[in-house]
Amino acid sequence: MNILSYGLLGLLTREESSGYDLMLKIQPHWQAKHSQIYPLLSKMENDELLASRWVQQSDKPDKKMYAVTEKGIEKLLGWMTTPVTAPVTRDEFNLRILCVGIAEDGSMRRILNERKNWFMERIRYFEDLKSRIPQDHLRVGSREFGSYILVQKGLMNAQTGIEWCNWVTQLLDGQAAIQDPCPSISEK
Amino acid sequence: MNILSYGLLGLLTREESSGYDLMLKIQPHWQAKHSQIYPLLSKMENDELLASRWVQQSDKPDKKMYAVTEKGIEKLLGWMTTPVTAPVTRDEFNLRILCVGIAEDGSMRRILNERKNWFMERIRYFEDLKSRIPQDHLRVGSREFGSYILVQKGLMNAQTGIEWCNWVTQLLDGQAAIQDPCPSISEK
DNA sequence: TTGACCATGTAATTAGTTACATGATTAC
DNA sequence: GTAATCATGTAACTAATTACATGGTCAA
Repeated sequence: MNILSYGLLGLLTREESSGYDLMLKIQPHWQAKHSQIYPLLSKMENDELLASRWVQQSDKPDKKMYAVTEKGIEKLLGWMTTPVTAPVTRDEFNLRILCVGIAEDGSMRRILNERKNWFMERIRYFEDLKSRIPQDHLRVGSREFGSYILVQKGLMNAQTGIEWCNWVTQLLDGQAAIQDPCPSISEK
Repeated sequence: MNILSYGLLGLLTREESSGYDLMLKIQPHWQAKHSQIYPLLSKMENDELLASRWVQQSDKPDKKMYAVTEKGIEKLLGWMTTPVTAPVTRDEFNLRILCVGIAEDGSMRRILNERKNWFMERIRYFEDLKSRIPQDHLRVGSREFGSYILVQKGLMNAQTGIEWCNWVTQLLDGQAAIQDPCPSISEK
């Protein structure tokens, strides 16, 4: 049982879903390909944490719907009381920045712009996710409350990323002093 | 050649370092254990991207110092012109939040507090890193400029994380309306 | 004396990605 | 017709973690 397994288990307590559904639902919060998810679901079914049934569809391919078992819920509740592990971020961008000094002069600006665009794309992505959450689920304690606050987290992080990009650009342009703290820091 | 390899290569263009040194230097920007770094360095030396020599120390164990070769620099420059891949973050916290509804009432506040403390610890960590960068290296184009802006990035992200935790806490306390945008978003 | 730091490595395992494989429907 | 979406799986590989293994110095 790795972390992803618990995430899938958690999503399945909300509603019965296919592996494909789960892949789409977990994407915003944990990147995983279908090739990792399908075997994991099989394994969990084998361990009797999940139960499955095939559902025929007329227009689309048949799908295998999974649901959590009593044993699965117990497992999930057990996980909920364990300490949360620290996040792991791996960003090639950081390593690029670290050795940008050895490349030609424009490369810093190039990757900075690339990253800023990526953050803007992220904002569009999260805004879209947010718009898909039904209004009546935006209450504390409602089923989608978790999704809502996580989307907001994603938006805030992307916003901060853009602010950082702007700050570095200003430094490169000589429009800001190097010791100047970043906007977000100075506000606190 | 994975991303980490290029990061190590990049650090080595700054100065000759041991595997142990590299492990410490890369930590803030890319988490990797010594057990991954040592074999990678061996492999890169085998590919003639690096050269090594043993240095005896009286008080501490002997160390193997690595330096980039001409071939290594070429490899690094080639990498610098390739498109930067998107960052990957895996955070158990997100999956917890997603299924916090099925646990007892206090669990949301518990993990929220846990995470806020982690962010505060992060700020101390990055402030410490920042204080170790010599003042005369805080210029655009200086050797440590990349480290400096990355540390600032880490500080900004942690700050945003704390703001998000506070926002969610207010929601739980009923002190903020659910549709209220987060502080950082509203400013833009 | 116990734990942290220095220093290097290998072995075993898990987690995650890429590629292989198939096939229907729908929208441009 | 060509790409995207739906839908499920396996095989091969790479990346990363955990565990095994050793051993000296220094500080609380």
